[in-house]
Amino acid sequence: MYSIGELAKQTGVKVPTIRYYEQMGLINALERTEGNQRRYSKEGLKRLSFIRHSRDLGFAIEDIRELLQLSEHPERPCNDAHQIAVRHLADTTEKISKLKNLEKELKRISVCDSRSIGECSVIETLADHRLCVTDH
Amino acid sequence: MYSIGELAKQTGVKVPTIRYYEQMGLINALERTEGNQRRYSKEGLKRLSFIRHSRDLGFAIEDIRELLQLSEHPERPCNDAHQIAVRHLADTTEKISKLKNLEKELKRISVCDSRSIGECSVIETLADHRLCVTDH
DNA sequence: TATACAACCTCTAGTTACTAGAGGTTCAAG
DNA sequence: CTTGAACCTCTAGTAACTAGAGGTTGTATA
Repeated sequence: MYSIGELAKQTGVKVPTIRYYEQMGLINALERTEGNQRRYSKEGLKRLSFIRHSRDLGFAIEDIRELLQLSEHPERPCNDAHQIAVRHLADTTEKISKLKNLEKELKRISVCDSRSIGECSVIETLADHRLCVTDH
Repeated sequence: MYSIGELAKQTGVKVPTIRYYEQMGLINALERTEGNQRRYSKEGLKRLSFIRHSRDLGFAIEDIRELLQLSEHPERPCNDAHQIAVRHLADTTEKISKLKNLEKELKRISVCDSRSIGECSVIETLADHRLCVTDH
């Protein structure tokens, strides 16, 4: 049996975050002590690790809820799990491409050798979209 | 004089968002009609374009607030503006690098030729961090 | 066994940048 | 003068937590 603090230490998930996950219906303590404190089993630890890892990979809570459900049915086809992962991958790839556009533009305007705001390329560019190279 | 709707059309910023920017102290209508509707000058249009463009480039509202203030003092040194841009560029670059790590891992686990959850690489990897190649 | 105190509990509110909706008013064209 | 699109304010919801208040419990040590 683990207290919430031990679970936190083992997984790297902060205590209030574990409580938050409970509120979101991702995890539940196996039982409570007489004094109402949460006690988790090894299963709980595994489940929280799963959640942690999924969050680290950027999956949304809603996705994780589904993935957890799926993981409880090893015999079912894995199309759904697969689909969630592929969709998330696509989102990630798109985010990267957008950020790269931004980065390019920011690099360009950040090189400013002027001394005053009046001729600063940062301010000038922000004031006039036509000075941009990429679209965003 | 422009109504809030015209401003929205010209800049591509939605009407409720303009009101939100006003609440955040980024922009103010030049005046109100007798019936309390906002009326903007050409200056207001320019200011909103500046805001829009800054947001498109991913600057935070707080940054934009500062940049707007700076842009009102053309004679001052542009160190501050420059610094804001460089910091944002660094943030963006870091975000990209993190997302690329995720992307790599997601690509790897998304290739799953299994038929059941029990041996699905997506679920397996999420359950066990040791199966990961990159750290995240 | 008494006590101290770290760890636990619940609940509310704040973060970011909007968006949605309710319920009501004004502007301008016909 | 009527009608309806556009406007107004205010509240609440979004995602995934984090912070803090105010109070209780578990456990190591004296």
